[in-house]
Amino acid sequence: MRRTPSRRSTLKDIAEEARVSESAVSLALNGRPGVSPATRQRVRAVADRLGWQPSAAARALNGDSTATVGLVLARPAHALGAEFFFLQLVSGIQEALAGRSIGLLFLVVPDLDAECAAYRRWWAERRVDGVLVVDPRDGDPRPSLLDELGLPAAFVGSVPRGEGGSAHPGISSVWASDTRAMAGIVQHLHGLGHRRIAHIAGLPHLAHTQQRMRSLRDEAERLGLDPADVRSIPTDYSRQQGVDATRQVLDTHGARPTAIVYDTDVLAVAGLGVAASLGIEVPGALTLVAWDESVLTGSTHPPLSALVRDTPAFGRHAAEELLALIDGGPARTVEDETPRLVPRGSSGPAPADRGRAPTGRAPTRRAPTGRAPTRRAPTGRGPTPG
Amino acid sequence: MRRTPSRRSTLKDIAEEARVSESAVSLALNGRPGVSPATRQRVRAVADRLGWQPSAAARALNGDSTATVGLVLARPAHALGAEFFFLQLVSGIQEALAGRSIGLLFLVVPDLDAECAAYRRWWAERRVDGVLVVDPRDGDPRPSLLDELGLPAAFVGSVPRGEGGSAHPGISSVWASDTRAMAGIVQHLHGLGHRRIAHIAGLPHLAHTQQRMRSLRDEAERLGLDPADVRSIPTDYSRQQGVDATRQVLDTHGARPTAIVYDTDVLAVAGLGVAASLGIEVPGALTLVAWDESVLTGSTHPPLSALVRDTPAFGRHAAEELLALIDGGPARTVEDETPRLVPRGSSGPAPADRGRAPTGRAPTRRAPTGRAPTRRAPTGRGPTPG
DNA sequence: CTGAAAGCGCTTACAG
DNA sequence: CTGAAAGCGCTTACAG
Repeated sequence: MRRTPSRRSTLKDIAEEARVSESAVSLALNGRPGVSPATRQRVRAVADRLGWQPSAAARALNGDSTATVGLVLARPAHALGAEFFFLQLVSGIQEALAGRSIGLLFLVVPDLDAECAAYRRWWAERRVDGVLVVDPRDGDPRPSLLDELGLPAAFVGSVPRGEGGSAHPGISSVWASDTRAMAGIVQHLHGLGHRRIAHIAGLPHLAHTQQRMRSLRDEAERLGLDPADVRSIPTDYSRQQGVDATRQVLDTHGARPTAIVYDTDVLAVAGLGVAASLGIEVPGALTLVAWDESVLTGSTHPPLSALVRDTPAFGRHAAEELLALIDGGPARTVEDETPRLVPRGSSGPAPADRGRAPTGRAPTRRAPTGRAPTRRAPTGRGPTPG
Repeated sequence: MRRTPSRRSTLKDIAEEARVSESAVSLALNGRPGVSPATRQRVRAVADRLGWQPSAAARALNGDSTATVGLVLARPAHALGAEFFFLQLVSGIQEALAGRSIGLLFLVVPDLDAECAAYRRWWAERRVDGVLVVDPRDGDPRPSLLDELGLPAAFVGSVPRGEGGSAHPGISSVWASDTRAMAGIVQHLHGLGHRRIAHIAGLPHLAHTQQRMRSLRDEAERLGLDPADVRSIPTDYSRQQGVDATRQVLDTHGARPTAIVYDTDVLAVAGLGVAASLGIEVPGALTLVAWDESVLTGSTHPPLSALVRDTPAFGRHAAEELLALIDGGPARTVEDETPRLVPRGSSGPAPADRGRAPTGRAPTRRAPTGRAPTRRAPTGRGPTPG
């Protein structure tokens, strides 16, 4: 059943046509010394005419590069929060790879174990020259594994330290400061008069989730906010948990937060839906901020104030670091731009504080708000469906 | 600078350990006849102990499979409309590939020419066993190219016919009926009393865009609608063009449509924003339908009525057809489920028709509506920013 | 049932 | 500057 494909030409074909040895052809085509300019030119011409391209397999078998880098996305079916971010990242990675005709071997697996197994397999099969690693996490087993395999790797995000804070010599990373980004948000909100801030966070074991939670606490403390008025609630990035967590912080018996920071666009949009269904005006009664701007954050009413960064560039930089490492360069840790908060429509001054006394702890009675919390949105529809 | 990686074991290592020849090891490990059960078992045990995996390069060099399939996404920077669809598709493709340890070589390029160049290069470099092709288009050069190269291919969507309607013997396809899906929408809207329907479509050269436009016309004619009351407006899938096209159809001097069908979630959300900014109630005064349900269509207020299908399954089926073709099976054309309309909140009965006489053409004066078209949304904010 | 040999398409020392 | 040879890790006829 198999069709006979057009015949591919090989070094041998070129050697015969150009009437030189195969090795001369190899040297000529690879721009290495050992052939006369005249021969080189003649060989090049023949190769072009035959449409020759080096066999990736043959090259790889010689221990040369496979001209392929790998990227594994461990993505449980329910955690779809990072799609926009991810496709933009890949798009940037491709920009860096395209110039050197390097392919991206892409794999989606359900969990971290499968991801590690994939690295082992790719290494044993000699399928990739190196890998790009996303979602650094607490106690991350991947840096040690990749070092052990000798597989060059570039982390998108800081490389988690091993035991004893040991660095990993064969691993580069490109990172952006979640700490400073969160501190910037807190300062901005504080400047607008907000004193009670909630943070609907992502998966708790991811390094950047922890950095954001810690930064929120630290910055709030530095600004003199009451620790009880600042809280992070982790989620699995699903819309449903975004809804639940938002409801939880808004439905509190103590003083309600006047601002909520969301770790993704999906969570923030879910939160906006909850606010609408509770009749809480945004930004009049509640300020919302989303971590990554996207088509989602720009499509709501009001559009969501969001952290902006050049995600394709982030991916491009990571890929460039990986290629440099594969080429034999030293492992590097490079800081990328810190995401900056761009106010759109969902953030504003804190509402007059009727929920608590000017000093001391908040009263435990329910905080009255401008609109009754149980009032439904104008359409009479319920909250965002999960 | 290069680190010394852990040593990979080879057939030779196994042969020495098991004290048999390399060829015996090869036969044993590949489950082929020619070795005794005892030898086979011993060889297997040694291979497992050494953590042996076949070298992808060596296998490929033998003319065997590369255990890789390719997927190229020609994606101009401004056409980001299909992201959710695409990641779901890839996720489904991976499900089919994972079971057989086949990798997905993934490439993002700016345009069709670059895509074709990529196929040629992959073929010449013997990098993939076959390719998955998305976005069939009018006058598509890819079927002929892939046939010429003898590169097995599976289209996601119908394969466009060549000149003279010739089929392509080496190409499979998995398709869903855009024609019937659109007809279903039109019937649904007609049943709700809608008589003026607009269609904000995607890129006009894509085959499915044309099928949807044609189906809209045909079904409207079949139902006796006035052709002048039914129109499709192509876009580049960008939010901005979604806004512009929506404004254009709503701001008409003739009778305004009472229902708009959008080819993607992004376009539909943009359209909902325009309606809000014009003070047009959805679904009271205007019904909106989006082609593919997503986290976007579920996050708006009201949530958007949308076409639902199992996109991961669609991708999985396409990948399965490709693998069957690579294995030497016949090319097949398989129809997948037709997307079905699931009403959420953005669709409802057509408003009482005050815009035109019961018979004959619509008057050319501006159609009065329940709310003045220039009235702003309650927040006083403008339309969705572009 | 098993081993020795040739070959896939390339690269790389090593002689001339 | 150029050719003949060996080898990368595997598979596949072909003899024994």
